[in-house]
Amino acid sequence: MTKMTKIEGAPALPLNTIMPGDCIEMMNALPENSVDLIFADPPYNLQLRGDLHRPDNSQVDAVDDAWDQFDSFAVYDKFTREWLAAARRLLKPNGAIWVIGSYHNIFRVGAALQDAGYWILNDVVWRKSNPMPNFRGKRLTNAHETMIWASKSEGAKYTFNYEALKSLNDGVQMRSDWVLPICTGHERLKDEAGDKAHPTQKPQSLLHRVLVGSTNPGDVVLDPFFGTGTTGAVAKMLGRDYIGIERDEGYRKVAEKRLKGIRKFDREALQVSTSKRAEPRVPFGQLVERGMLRPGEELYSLNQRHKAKVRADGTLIGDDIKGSIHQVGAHLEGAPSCNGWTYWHFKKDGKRVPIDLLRQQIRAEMAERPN
Amino acid sequence: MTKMTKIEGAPALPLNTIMPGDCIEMMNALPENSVDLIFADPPYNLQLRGDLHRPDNSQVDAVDDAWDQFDSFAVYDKFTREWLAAARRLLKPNGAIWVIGSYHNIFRVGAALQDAGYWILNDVVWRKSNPMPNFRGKRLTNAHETMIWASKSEGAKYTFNYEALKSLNDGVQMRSDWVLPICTGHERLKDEAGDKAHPTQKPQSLLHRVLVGSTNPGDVVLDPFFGTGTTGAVAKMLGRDYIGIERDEGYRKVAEKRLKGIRKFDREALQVSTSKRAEPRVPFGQLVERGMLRPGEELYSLNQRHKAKVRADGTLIGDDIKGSIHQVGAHLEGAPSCNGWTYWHFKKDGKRVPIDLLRQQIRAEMAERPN
DNA sequence: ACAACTGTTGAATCATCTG
DNA sequence: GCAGATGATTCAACAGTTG
Repeated sequence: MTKMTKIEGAPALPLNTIMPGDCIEMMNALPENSVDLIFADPPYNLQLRGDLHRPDNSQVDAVDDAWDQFDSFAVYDKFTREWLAAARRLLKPNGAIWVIGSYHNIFRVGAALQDAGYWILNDVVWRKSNPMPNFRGKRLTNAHETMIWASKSEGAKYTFNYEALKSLNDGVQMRSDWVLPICTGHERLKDEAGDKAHPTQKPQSLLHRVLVGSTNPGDVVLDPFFGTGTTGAVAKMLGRDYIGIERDEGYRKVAEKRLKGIRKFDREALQVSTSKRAEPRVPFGQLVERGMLRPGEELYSLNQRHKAKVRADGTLIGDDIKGSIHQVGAHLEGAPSCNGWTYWHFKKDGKRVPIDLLRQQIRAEMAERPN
Repeated sequence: MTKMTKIEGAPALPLNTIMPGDCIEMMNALPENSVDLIFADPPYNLQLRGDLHRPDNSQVDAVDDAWDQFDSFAVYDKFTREWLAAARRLLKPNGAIWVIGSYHNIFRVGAALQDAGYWILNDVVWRKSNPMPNFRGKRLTNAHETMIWASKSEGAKYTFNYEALKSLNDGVQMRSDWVLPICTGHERLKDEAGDKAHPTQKPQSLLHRVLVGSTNPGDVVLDPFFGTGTTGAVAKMLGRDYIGIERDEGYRKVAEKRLKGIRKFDREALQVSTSKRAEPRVPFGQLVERGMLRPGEELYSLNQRHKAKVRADGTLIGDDIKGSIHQVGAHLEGAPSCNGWTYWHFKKDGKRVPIDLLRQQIRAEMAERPN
């Protein structure tokens, strides 16, 4: 599978191999204007402080590897600007780059991209269907990561397979937010001890969408932070050539073994997780946020024996009880449970109408403009 | 509704008004450490040179595109750093800021926030349920905007109403991606000609979630790019005080008219679910003093594997350990910590009941007869 | 075979009060 | 300011076992 391409007077490109070593040095050793796409998953510079425990007292396995440690923003910025410059030199004039990150680093990466002359095409949000919760209740669940897609320069003719992505998305235009699960289960590579081989392995579904959307078969895809080789694996499946750069020998070994087992157009492997569309859940709070019900407005029970007031956070308050629409309904009826959506009614033009009508309105809107 | 608060020796705060003029000058005229929350929707695009202060840069005569672009980023960065510095000066030590933007500006804003000493708490994706499609099929549908939520500095005790947001989301903790429709229909303000009064009016639902989640009633909320006043409108409804700054007279007029028509929700509706952390502390010893538990009585662990005896001083004694309910629980489980209130159970009518029930009884009494 | 249940885990900047 | 004590807090997916 390894092959070399010859560009006039330039050193050859080590296709479908993993280069050992520092990504900046390695990139600078490759010929300029030779790569179609770069996918980069650089260190996030997480800056974690102490240990974190789940409510059941188990400890969260932190990303505390040495490769993610930087002394300051200035050091991180310098590193970022250097690898981005080396990457840009490598790109063909119509080439493009994807970089993934979190709020810890993505703003610095994005600004550095712009400063380096890249032209941002989209930022894409990977919305994780199964993120790790916020165990201490101190912030919002960090449920997404951000990818930046940029061409080498303004006005470049980048590759964009509009129809292919539209097909992947059930016939409607692909949006800038992608809902995909994190990498778990059998896809997650393990070491000999049975522990995860890499702390931040990305799901193949993510790379599948990136490569289908922004490369063509035969294109050269480079990943300067190759890790355990998800980019290479998906590139190989899709009939693209890859070049990996990875300085950690352990990761390289896992990746090499993985890539040997990958076959082009393996139909089973190409199955991307398409989430089945269940009836979307609509939190009651959304009716309040959207102004369909006002805080302070009164709701009436099905049997008209009880009433309760809506609060700003989407809970109800009755005579001696406060809680969700379901909890308050159940309490007032002395029942073990209650479907608040059909139990509670609001006044509309003098008539009592179940609040479920409002939920149906929201769902109808969602169905009109799916995704 | 307009009121002024007096802070010792400092100029007063013009609450619930819209200040005309440049936001940096106006912010610098207000007293430092006086504002609880800032919500900012700064100009997104970089073609605002007329509006922005050009830096004194003599060498920038070249009509080179890359240079020109860099110059334009530099101008935007300078503007960003200036207003962020003015905003940070205004914030109380435990205050926080929200900034919204798109890929055109948000990376520069985010990096500037970090450089200025703000501490990012979350980036939040506003996922638009009804975005404008990409008509030319050249990129992904730009279907989201990004908000950054940051405290004034690392370690600050920012406001976060975890339980209220959880309620808004039907009892599941709120994530960093919010699905909300864009501002259309009756909510969208029109001018005399019937055209939209402001090009980027934000939906009230977005501000509702921001303000419920990160402010308390009576807090001061400042919006330095007030526009047609969505921040003020939602703040007023929710019983928060607002200060708007807007340089455009047309927008100010629309906002002033809008704000007159807004009414505050009643007090009951404004109460939101609170966490246990907000409840008064009850020492375990009080249960013994009050006779709810007798010295010598046996308590049983959650998993029924352990038991311990209550002592007269409100400590427990187990087989080989004595100490507080938490210490003994943690020791017996080999855990780093333990919440004794939910861990330990006592026998009541033959059933095992958590001792937290007794604490709840005491708290209920305290709420009835507060002193 | 299948349902029910248990246990584990994931790029995380995850306390606060008292003495 | 610091040390020590108190005590608040989780969602979805998957694997493996039990019934």
